[in-house]
Amino acid sequence: MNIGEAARASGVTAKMIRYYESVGLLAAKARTSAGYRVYGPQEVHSLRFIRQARRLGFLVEDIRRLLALWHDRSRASAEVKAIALEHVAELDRRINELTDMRDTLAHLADHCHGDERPDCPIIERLADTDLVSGKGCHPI
Amino acid sequence: MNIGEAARASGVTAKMIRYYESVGLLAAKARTSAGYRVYGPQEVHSLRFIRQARRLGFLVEDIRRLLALWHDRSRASAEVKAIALEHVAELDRRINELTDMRDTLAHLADHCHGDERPDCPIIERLADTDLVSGKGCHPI
DNA sequence: GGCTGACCTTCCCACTATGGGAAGGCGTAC
DNA sequence: GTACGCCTTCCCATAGTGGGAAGGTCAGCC
Repeated sequence: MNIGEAARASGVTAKMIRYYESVGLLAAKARTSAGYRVYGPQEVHSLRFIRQARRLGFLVEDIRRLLALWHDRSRASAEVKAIALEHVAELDRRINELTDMRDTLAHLADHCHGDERPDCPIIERLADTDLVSGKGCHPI
Repeated sequence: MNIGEAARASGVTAKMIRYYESVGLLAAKARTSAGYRVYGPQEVHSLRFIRQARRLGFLVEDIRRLLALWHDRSRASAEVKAIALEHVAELDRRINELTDMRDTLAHLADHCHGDERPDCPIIERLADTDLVSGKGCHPI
C-alpha cells in the first residue's frame, strides 16, 4: 500500500502522513526501491488512531504518549486517564476563555442599535481607556 | 514618547507594536533623527483599542475594519454590530467544537477505571476502526 | 520503444500572533 | 569616556495544515 492508498484508507491526507512521520509519530513500514513509502494495515490502524485523537483535540505531543500506551499491553489505564483529564482541563480553560469573550461581545451587541446612527456601545467599549481588564464583566 | 513608554502606557509589548505597524494597523506619528519611533496620546489610545479588541478575540483583520469605523465619525452602528455578531458566531462555532471534544473525552474518562489494569475505554475508542466520525456521540 | 496521466519524492512557502535573540546604533548619567 | 539601558532591523520558532514546484516512477495503451 502506498501513501495515497493509506491516506484514503485512514482519512488522513498524504501530506499529514508525511508530517506525522517527520515529527516521529509514525514511520512507514518500508520503502520501495524507488523510494515510495510502503504501509500495511497496522500503519493504517495507527493513522486512524491519530486521526481520532486529533479530532478530540489532542496535541501531537499527547498523541505520541497515547500511541506508546496503546502499544504497551501492560499499560496502566490510570496513565491514559491522566492524559485525558489533563486535556479535558485544557479544553475547559479554552472554552471558558472563549465563552467570556462571546458573552461580553454578545452583551455589547445586544445594546447596540445597529442602525444608521454612529452611537455604538461596542466601539465605545473598545475605546474605553479606563478599562482595567475586568475579565468576564461587561458594564455598558 | 518612544516605543517602550508607549508599550507601558498601552499594555501592548514593543514587539507587538512593531508588528501591528508592519501589518498596517497603526503607524508611529513620526521618527526621531535617530530612527526611534515617536508616539503621542492618540497612538496610545489606538493601541489600547487594539488590545481590547484582541482580548475579545477579534482577528487583526477585523480590528483593521473596527479601527476604520472608530475613526469614521459618521459610521453606522449597524456595521460595527455586523462585525461583532459575525465574531460571536465564530466564537460559538469554536466553543461548540471544543465542547463536543470535552464532553466526549470527559465521558470516556468517566468510564475508565484509572487504575493499574490495562483496560481503558479511552484507548479503545481511539483505536476503534469502525468509527464513522459521529461528532458529539460517545458510545462506550 | 514511447507517450500520457496519475502518482510519488523532497523542498520551500504561507498562514496567526507572539516571543526570543543577535548585532549594532543611541542617549544619558556618572 | 564608559557603562547601561533602550532603540533599530533581521532572523528564527511556535502547531498543524495546505499549496505548489521540480523531478522521478509506474501502469496502461499504441
